[in-house]
Amino acid sequence: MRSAEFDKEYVLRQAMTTFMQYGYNKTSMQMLTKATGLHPGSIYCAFKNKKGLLLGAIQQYQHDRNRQFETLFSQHSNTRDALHALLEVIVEECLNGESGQVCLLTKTLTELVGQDHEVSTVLAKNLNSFENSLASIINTGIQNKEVTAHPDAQERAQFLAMGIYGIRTYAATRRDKVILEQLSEQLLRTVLT
Amino acid sequence: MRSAEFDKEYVLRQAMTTFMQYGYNKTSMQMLTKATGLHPGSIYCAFKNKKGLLLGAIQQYQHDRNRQFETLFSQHSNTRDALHALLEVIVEECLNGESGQVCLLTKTLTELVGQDHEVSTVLAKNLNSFENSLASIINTGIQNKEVTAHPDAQERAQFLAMGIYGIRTYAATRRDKVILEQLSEQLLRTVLT
DNA sequence: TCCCATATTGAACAACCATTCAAAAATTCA
DNA sequence: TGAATTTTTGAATGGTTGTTCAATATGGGA
Repeated sequence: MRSAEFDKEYVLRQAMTTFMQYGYNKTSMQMLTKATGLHPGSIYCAFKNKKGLLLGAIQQYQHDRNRQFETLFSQHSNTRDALHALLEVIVEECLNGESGQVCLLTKTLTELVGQDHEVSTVLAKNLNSFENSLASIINTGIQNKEVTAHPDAQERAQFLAMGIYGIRTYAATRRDKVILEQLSEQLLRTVLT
Repeated sequence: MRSAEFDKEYVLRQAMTTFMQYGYNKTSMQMLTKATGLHPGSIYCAFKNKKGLLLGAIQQYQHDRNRQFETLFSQHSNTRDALHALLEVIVEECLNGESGQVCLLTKTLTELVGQDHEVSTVLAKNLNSFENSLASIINTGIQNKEVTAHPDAQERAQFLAMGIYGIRTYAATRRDKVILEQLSEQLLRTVLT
């Protein structure tokens, strides 16, 4: 036997940012070999094909996101502060992230929905799981009497998720700090009312 | 001299739906010749290149949209009903439109932002003009005392635009009539409060 | 009616695409 | 140490890409 030499997390994160910047279809294998440092054969050996590498990158992205949220939420006791911090991070990403280099999930879903059913399904699942995380945070807020139980946590989480997707697209039309912060504050107000 | 034989609006609308369904990068010139019925040379003669055809399709899309909004708003006297009708159309599109065949502007912007500056700028301008139309409708609502003047029409329009972008992305993750209608109703409530 | 300018045609182009493959290198276990 | 197994290497593959071009057709102005 022989195990792979390369650092899988590094490779996936490099592929991740490349896919985010150029989108799936415009990212060529040549670009991926350059970004990852792997030769074509190695990529095909480890991930089967380009789509397999994308699926790996999505998994890594979700993993990194989950860890980010965990640490972020553990730093705030009440729901409002936690969600405020989350939105701050997202707005910050939209403002300072490389142009076009936003959320891999929403970007790739928008590109591939109705074109690749397998990838679309995976992305939808990941985004639903993100929404469930939001619902869980909101639910603790309900239990702590921070928020009323109607509308319930799930419904509030759906609106919050929608708002986050909207902020990302809005940022693509106008990279304006004042507006994005205004939007995120109004969104938070709506979700917690 | 000699004028073009083909129906320009027909050609642009055919290109439009093809770009919407497959995205810019995955739409090949071969697909475009098939969809429009034009030969490669004719396309390059009339639109310069693939990107020129996209720009033409975007212009046509915006034109069609504007007409749709005009007729839609002329049918409703108060702002609430007009915006409700608009959101109904959008949700309907998300539910019954061909998979992935959503708004050409947001879809193409998400794909090309940070990849093609010219196209991105055109798309951002068109979406800002859409937002201004929303602000104009809301402003008549303010003048009719339907809505308060604070927050102002522009700010409300920004939130509404963000919400519409968000609904479209959300629909890509879950095509659920009940949820989408719930989201759009809550969005409208927030914008008009 | 003739001529000029432009549109149409469709084959041909080089460049690039994702993928394959056989040879060489490296690791593990006996 | 040696054999078995897997990864790495990087050139080569066939197919597709956006675009060009010379030949042909067509319409408007004189």
